[in-house]
Formats: sequence, C-alpha cells, structure tokens
Amino acid sequence: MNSPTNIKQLAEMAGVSAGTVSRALSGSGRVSPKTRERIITLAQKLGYQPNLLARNMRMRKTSTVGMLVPLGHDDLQHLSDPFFNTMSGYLADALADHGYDLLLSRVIPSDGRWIENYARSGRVDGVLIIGQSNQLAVIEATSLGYHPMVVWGGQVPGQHHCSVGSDNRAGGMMAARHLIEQGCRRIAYLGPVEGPEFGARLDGVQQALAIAGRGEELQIMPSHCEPAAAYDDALGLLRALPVMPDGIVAASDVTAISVIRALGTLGLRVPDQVKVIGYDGLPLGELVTPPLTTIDQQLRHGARVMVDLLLKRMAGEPTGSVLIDPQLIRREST
Amino acid sequence: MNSPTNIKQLAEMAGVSAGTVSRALSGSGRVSPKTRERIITLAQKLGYQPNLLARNMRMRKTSTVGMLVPLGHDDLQHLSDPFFNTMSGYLADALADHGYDLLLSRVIPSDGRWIENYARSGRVDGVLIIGQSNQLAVIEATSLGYHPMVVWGGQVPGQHHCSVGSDNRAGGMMAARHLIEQGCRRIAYLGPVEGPEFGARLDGVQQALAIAGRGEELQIMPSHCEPAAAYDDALGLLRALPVMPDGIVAASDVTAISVIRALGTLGLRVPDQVKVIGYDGLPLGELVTPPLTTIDQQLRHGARVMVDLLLKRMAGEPTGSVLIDPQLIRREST
DNA sequence: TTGAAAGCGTTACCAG
DNA sequence: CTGGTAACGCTTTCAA
Repeated sequence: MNSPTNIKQLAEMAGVSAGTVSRALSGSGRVSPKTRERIITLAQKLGYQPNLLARNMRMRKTSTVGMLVPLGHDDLQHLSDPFFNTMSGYLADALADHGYDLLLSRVIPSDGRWIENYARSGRVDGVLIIGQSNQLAVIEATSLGYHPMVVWGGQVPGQHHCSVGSDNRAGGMMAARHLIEQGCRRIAYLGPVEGPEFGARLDGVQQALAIAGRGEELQIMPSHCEPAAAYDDALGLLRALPVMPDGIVAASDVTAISVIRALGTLGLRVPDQVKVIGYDGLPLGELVTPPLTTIDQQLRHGARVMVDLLLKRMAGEPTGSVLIDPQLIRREST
Repeated sequence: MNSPTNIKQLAEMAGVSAGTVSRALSGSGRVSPKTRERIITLAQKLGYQPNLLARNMRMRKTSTVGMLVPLGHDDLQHLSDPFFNTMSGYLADALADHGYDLLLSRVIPSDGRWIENYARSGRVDGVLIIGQSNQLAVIEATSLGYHPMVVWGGQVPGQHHCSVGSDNRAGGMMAARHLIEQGCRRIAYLGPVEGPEFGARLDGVQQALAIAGRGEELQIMPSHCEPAAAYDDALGLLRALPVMPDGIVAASDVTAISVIRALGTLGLRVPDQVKVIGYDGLPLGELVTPPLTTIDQQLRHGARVMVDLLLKRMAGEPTGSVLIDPQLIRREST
C-alpha cells in the first residue's frame, strides 16, 4: 500500500479527476460533499502528501519568509552569534503564529543585487534583513523595487525602506548619561564606529557627553563585531589604553560581556573600578556575571513588529518604519 | 529595463532557445563558449534570477534541510529556547558550509505521519529532528521508510533511526559522581523524568548513587521543560521539599539556571550550601552567575556530525548512530 | 458537480 | 552545438 506520489495517482484510485481531488483537498471550489468526504478519507488512509513545491509554484506563494544576515566583511560563522540566535528564535515564533516558516540563509553580499536575487528566487514570500552591516545602499536600492522586505536596524532620515529598530542615538545617549550619573569621570566607547546602527550609538554617547560639557573626553576604541574574537579584541584595546576608563559603553551585549571578561583578566573589578553598560537587552544579559546593565531594544517585541509589518507589506499595504523606545535596564555592571 | 521574469524571455532577448540558456547558465551541457559568454553577461546585465522553485521541482532537489522540533505536550513558543537557538545556529552554520539552507519549522505532532508529511512535501532534501519528546515511536516508524533523517537525542537499543546525541546515562552518572566526590550527602534530581533522554540521565544518576551504596537516597523532583515556567517550577518544587538537598543534578542547563535562581530566592548560596550541576554545555553556561558546572554534550561538534550524517544519508549511504562522549566541565556552581 | 486542458518556469531528452 | 518538446505536480479556467 504505497502512498500515491502525486495527485493524479490519487485521483485515479478515487475514480475521479485530478482537478476534483485538488478542489476537495483544498476546500475551495465546489465538490459534492459525498465525493469530497470520500477523497479526504482516502487521502488520509493512503497518506497522500501534496507536493508543496508544485503548489507553491503554481500559486506563487510559499508561506515561507527568508531571514538574511548580511555578513559584511566578516565571512565567519555568524548564525550562531547570540544576537542572531535570539532574533531568529523570536522571528520564527512570531512567524509560526501566522503559519509561516522561516528560511535561514547565510548569504554573502556579492553584487548589489543579492537581496533582490534571493527575494525573487520564488522561495520566499518576503524577506527579513537582520543588521544592515555595510549594505545600506543595497537595501535602500532594493526597497525601491521590492516591497515585502523589513529590515532590523537603525533609521536614516528620508530612507525609503521599512525598518524596525531602536533609536540608537537615544539609546547611546541614555547609556552615556547613565554612566555620568553614576559618577564616571573617564568614559570610553568600545565597538564598531561606523554604520547606521553603531555609528548612531556612538553619536549618542558623544552628544550626551557634550551636553554634560565633557565633549572632549570620550575615548573611542573601534573594534569589530565578531563574537569569536571579541574577547581578544577587547583585551588588546584596553591594554593599549594610556589611562583606564572608569565607565565603558559597549556597543552590544556580546561586546560588553567580552569587555567585562577582559577587565577581569586585567585585574579590574566591575562595577567597582570600571562600570560597563551593554546594548541589546539579550536575555542572557540577565544571567551573566555580573548581570548586565544594558540598553534594551526589546527584541521579542521588535520581532513581532517586524513580522506584522512584513505581513502587511506582503499584502501590498504600505507601512512606515518603526522606532522602538530603548530602555535602560539597570542591573549590576554599573 | 525590466528584468526578464523567466528563462524564455531571456532566451528570446538573446536570440536563442530556453534550453540553451539553461545549459549556458547552469554550466552543464555543451554550449559554444561564445554564446555561453554572451548569455551569461546578458543575464547579469538584466538581473535575471532563475526561479528556484521551478528548478527545485524539476530537479527534485532543494538544497534545503528542515529542522523540526516536536513540541510534545507544550505547545508554547519553543523556538526561542536557548537550547534550540544554540542548536539551530550551529546547524545553520554547518549546513551553510555545504551550501544548504535551513528551514525552521514549528510543527505540532498531530498524527503519526507528521514527519513523513513534512519530509515528503518536496520542500526539503532531508530532515533534522531536535529532541524526540514523546515522539520516539513516530520517529522510529518514519525511519523505516524515509532515509534522509537524523535525530538529535538519545539512543535506544536496537533502534533503526539514525541518532546523534550524548550518552545520557553516562552523563547522568558523571554528574552524580561529581556531586558525590564534592561531598554532597543529600542529592536530588530536578527535571523531566521520562523520555529516552531525560529518563536515561535520571537512570545514570540513580546508578551512580547505587554504585556508591546510596541508592535509596535520591530525591526526585519531576518538572516540565518549558523555560518560561522553569523558575516558578523550580521554586515550588524546592519549597515543597521536606529536607533541602546539598547537591542537585538539573536535567539541563536552562533548568540549572532556574534552580540556582530559585535557591537564591530561598536564601541559599551556590555552591556553598547547595551545589548544582547542569546538562548540555550551552555557551551561556560559561557566562551565568556562578559559571555553571555542567555535562557538556559538545553541541557544536554534534551539529557538525548531524549534518555530515544527513548528507551521507541524502546520498543514499547507510550510516550508524553516533554517541558523543559527554564531558564534565567543572566551573563554579559545584 | 465534474473532467479536460492550459499553464507555472525549469531541466533533460532527442533530433537535427 | 542548438532547438523543440516533454515532463515535474499542482491549481484554475472553461466546457460539458
């Protein structure tokens, strides 16, 4: 009793045509209740599974959304990075609630069309981009011709593409202000200094210091973002410093954790001697030693917003971008 | 200058037939170097993107692997659980190295054919199952007729399906032995007590105690596995205990973290008053307070093994199951 | 209510 | 080396 491999076989066994089976199984279209019932039970009994590729192709709809992570320069394994993990988990959950699957692809931006090529390959109904890396131009260009795309990341004035993300400048200010309020006298920033996200965070930090009349003061330690090398990076940067800061704004939670470890290696206690604040609000920030003070981007909420907007855009509706209020979560690293 | 939406349009513009374009672009088949060059550059210029659905359908190959998480009883959001996150990240990385994408699906086991239906839908070339939950029978039955499937989880004697996982009994023994060696006098187990994975871990714990001549001693606190409720669960279970243990084997790292927090709430210090050991070896175990002693399943390595075996099975080759040596990682929670 | 046939976009076979 | 044609498995239109 082998399962029929296609609808025609099943139709034959049921003594009807393929079209009738299709209508019966899909529920759409008029079929006599009797034959419908008969076909459905037969399909069940025989374990018939329609070929979704064929259906998707015919219907031009896949019930699948692609998540793309532009790798920028670092072509190393990134999908196991805690930030992406967390995000993909939230996104997969939010999508599953709407009956969509998540296709996880590691794409290396080659030409200016990598998003469009992926999107138009027919495999996905829409695209979620996590992190703009250095691909802002491509994203913006793509958005002009391809509607169902939502980007996690910062917002730039006049942008055309739909983005969801926290107000990085406000978040950066918030972080610096917090350190100032805690009495830090030598504040430093450690993390990437470019890109619409990290750049804005840094801007915010500088602005907060300027407002406090301490604009000259910031020590900037530009670093990469690879989690694997983060600890070594941080250690090297801190060692090279002429004078040790007493407050560090880390560009992300992962960076902050590395910074704290590096400080530990250097024999410095957090938060007694140096205060460290992260950025992201990853769940694991709550678990680390010491629990991380951080700027929360509310990723779970953000993921839901992204999915909602994407579904709207897939339906052809226009959407605006969303700026999520970053929130200071005070824990024990400051 | 609109991109051609299908190969026929492109062929027309190039003044050749669709077949020739296909051969030129795929590189297979004989095409004169001159026309091949011409077609390739034209496709490039026009931004032609072949429809992968159609290709996949025709070739019966998708370069995509599905990851399924049987949810068992708990139909709550599970894909954002740290264990699955970690696993999916490693798997996605390992698959990407071989040119495969990962399709993340949350499937609720309905009937006895949910795996087969998913697998035979044509959307994936193979299936990775993470965690057997209470679906062992279905998995085993499916494996009889569907080859390209690899399961993360325990091994049962005489099983037919291909599994990769740590030796849970050995791991459980290792954990209990460690607590015994640390001088714990009242040992408890907290976690699920059934299923081929957790059950075996518990067995191992009991066996280690029996060997030490303390078989009667173990306090068992059966709990669920939902990370959301884990803390409340742990707190309730610990509170209900007539006498507080001084050593706890937690069924997973996530559970262990919850246990440690619950102990904190009860005013008990880890490891001074109670020692806690986890199971999994998640990266975040290194970061928590206190850093977690755990039984490491070497998930990154395990993910690679799973992918290797799956690729072999997709090629039709037979494979055996793999048992990964669990290893004690001693940190500061014991 | 049902059946036949025309696609969806691709690749593979078979002639020329 | 290239063009035409037949699949792949499904849905949907058009007739009956």
